[in-house]
Amino acid sequence: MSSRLSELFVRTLREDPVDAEVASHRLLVRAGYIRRQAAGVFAWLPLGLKVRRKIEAIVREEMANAGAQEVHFPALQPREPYEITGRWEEYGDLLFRLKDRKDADYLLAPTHEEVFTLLVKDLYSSYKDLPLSIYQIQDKYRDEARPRAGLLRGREFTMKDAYSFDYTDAGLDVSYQKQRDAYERIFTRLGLEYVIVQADAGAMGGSRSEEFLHPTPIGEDTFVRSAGGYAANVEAFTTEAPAARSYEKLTPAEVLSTPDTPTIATLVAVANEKHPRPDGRAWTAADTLKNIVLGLTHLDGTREVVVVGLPGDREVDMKRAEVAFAPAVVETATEADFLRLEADANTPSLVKGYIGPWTPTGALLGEDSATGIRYLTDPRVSDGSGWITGANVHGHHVFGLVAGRDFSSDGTIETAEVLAGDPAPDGSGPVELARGMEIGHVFQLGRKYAEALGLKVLDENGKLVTVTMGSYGVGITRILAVIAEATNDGKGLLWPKNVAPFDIHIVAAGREDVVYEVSDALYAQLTDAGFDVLYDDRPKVSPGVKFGDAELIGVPVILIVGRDAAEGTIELWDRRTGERTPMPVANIASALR
RNA sequence: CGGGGCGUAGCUCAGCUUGGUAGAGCGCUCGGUUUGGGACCGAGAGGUCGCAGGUUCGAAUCCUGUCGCCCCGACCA
Repeated sequence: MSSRLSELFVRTLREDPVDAEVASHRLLVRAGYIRRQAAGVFAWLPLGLKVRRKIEAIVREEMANAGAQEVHFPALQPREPYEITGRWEEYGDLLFRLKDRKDADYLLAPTHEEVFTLLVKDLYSSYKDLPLSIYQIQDKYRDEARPRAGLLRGREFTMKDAYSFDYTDAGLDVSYQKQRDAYERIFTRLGLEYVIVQADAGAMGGSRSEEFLHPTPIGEDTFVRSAGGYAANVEAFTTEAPAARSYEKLTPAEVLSTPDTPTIATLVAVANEKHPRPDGRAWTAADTLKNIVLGLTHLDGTREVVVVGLPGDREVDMKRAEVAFAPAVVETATEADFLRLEADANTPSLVKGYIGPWTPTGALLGEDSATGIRYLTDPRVSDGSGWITGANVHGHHVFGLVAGRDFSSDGTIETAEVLAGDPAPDGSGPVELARGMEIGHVFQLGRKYAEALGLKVLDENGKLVTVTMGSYGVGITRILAVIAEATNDGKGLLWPKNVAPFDIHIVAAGREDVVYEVSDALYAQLTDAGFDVLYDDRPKVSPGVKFGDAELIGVPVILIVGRDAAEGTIELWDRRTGERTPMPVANIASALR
């Protein structure tokens, strides 16, 4: 719908809104696309809505291509379905809960797996009805602890969520692949750079999960990628264990005095000074085995203290630890944990700063050791590897302690941080670390929800089988912000053609009647030709203001009708390149096609 | 949820230290002059100074509480 700027419901701001930090937020507010209602909640003005609709249209087309049918669920949902799957509790403070007049519990849905599953259960009961893929474009509500960056993390956001239903694992693979392909087409059409990373699926009980990340410095996720094509979330990154080595030529372990070395840095310095390596190479942090005490809270509420051993040049990455120990909640051991250990007469107290798995009289860490404390090690602590580690005596470390010979662990675990240069597990070379914003997520849910909610169908043999599901999300409003983030320049927004709020922005620059006569005619002509035109017809606004607004609003094609209008010449202004080309007004419509 | 910062006109901000009739620029309205990079002159409209208590003759200003917002971190799409 072509519009005259003098009538369009919009007001551009000359200055940046003070509460907007990132470019997309700043510019969308300044250019009059959105207005803030509350933290993480936005109203949409005509310009913003038009862009949104265009993104939605592309998503709808590709959903149709993937064979998914559109449905629509209310955002307002009763408690029961979410109670059955445990998410009424699980979601905690993230859930917007409310009560009706009869005091019954409701929520504003943060996601719709439950009700989609129930609807299919309601209608279908035969394998012949499957596979089925259905989706909606609906607002989601999550009471985020910290909404931020405008549309990028709101408490109300619009999401396309699709769900697939199959009765075989192979069928799920096919449905999953169709959605995955659709996502690739969507992001390609939107001109959004993306990488597909393996995501951790374990905690949710699913089997396969990939995230579409748009690389950007303001991204919230850290991911790793190799030149050879490997990409993964840091949580999903796995470390290859070095091959086991023979102990035969290794010297026996030796306890040495290392006064005042409670940290890895001090230890390395003292080791090099007092106990240099016989081969002349200097000790490094990677030669040390750091033992970190963690406190786990298990699902049943019990508290467990565990120790993880990892090379001293790496920190524990708590996100990775969280995944590795899921579903237990992980934190570094608290003062209370240490006090409890000290109070227990059966556990020799651990010497903070000098903790290690070994003592001359036997193992100190491990389920079968004197303490019984579970001891898990990094994959790099492979059989035959030698370490400097705590001797459980203040001011002393043991040198040349060999895994497999002198100590063993209760298993390996991935808690160490991933560093740039680490080898990709698929052998495709060293990885680099990058920041990304999640713009899509495809997920094989498996039978978790179908089981919980009793979605079964009869198979070919007349046997009841539980349906297997996938869920596939794309954040519509987030994508809009990510596009704005990726395409703006210092002067304003700069939309790709297929999502720009208008096809053409006409600027009437000048006060002579002829300027407006030519502009009016052009506006009518282009609209008739099927273009969606924004016409800056404001009579008393100076050209400078109009140019500035045109740049701010970001329609890619701008036509300036000005000083040469009387001669039938206008200018074609390419918003992206800034280039202005004089053109005869007569055949402009065909030139733009 | 931890740390930091901020709430005064539609927007960006000053005033608060040292209590005394609420200000500027932009935007908006009217009149006039301007019109190729955010023009000018004149006249206007617009604010319970986030909210609630308190201190005081008197509070935007001091005190207490509370709500909201932004940023960093933790967490999450």
